[in-house]
Amino acid sequence: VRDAGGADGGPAGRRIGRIVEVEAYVGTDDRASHARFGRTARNAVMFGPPGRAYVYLVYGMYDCLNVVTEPDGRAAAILIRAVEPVAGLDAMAAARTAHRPGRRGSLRPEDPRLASGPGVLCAAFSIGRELTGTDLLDPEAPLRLELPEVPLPASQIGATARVGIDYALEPWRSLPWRFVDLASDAVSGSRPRT
DNA sequence: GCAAGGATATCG
DNA sequence: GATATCCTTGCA
Repeated sequence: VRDAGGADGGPAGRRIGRIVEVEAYVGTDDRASHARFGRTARNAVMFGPPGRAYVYLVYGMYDCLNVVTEPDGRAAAILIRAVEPVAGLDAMAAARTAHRPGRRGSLRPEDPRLASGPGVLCAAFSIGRELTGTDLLDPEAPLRLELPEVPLPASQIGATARVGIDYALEPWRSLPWRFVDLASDAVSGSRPRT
């Protein structure tokens, strides 16, 4: 859930999405995780208490949202890779259009892939690095997590290797730590075959 | 298939 | 201080 902030909060209106794709990054041993170098200025929040946001910049132009998971002192986070738009679709489309200055192309609010991908998801929800450290469980926070009324059945969840970590060593490179909602059209890239 | 783009970690 | 690399995307 993203409530538009103040002056720079982006488009007006509350934006809501259902998380349909995530990846786990656990511990300093995980050779694909930002925590593999130990605690640094960038990843410090990963070592703190759970439930906080960790937002970082990749490829010089896209922010990615993570949720810190393990208890204070252990470095871990869940990368949110895709959400299914639920509410505030117009604001999402507007935010995405505004986020890519040089480019053009139609972004229809009814596009199911409006927030499919870790980078475009942050663009659609106006999530930037300034939100790092936000307590996502605080009902007053501008960005927050809420539990679904009905949990996803385990049979509807697929697992694959994580994306974009070819640089990592085995076994981490192949660990099936990417989880997707097999029934959702909003999953980024290709869905695992079932 | 590949360029755009800037911060980050590492090395000199 | 310099440089290789990066948890991506959208267009050629």
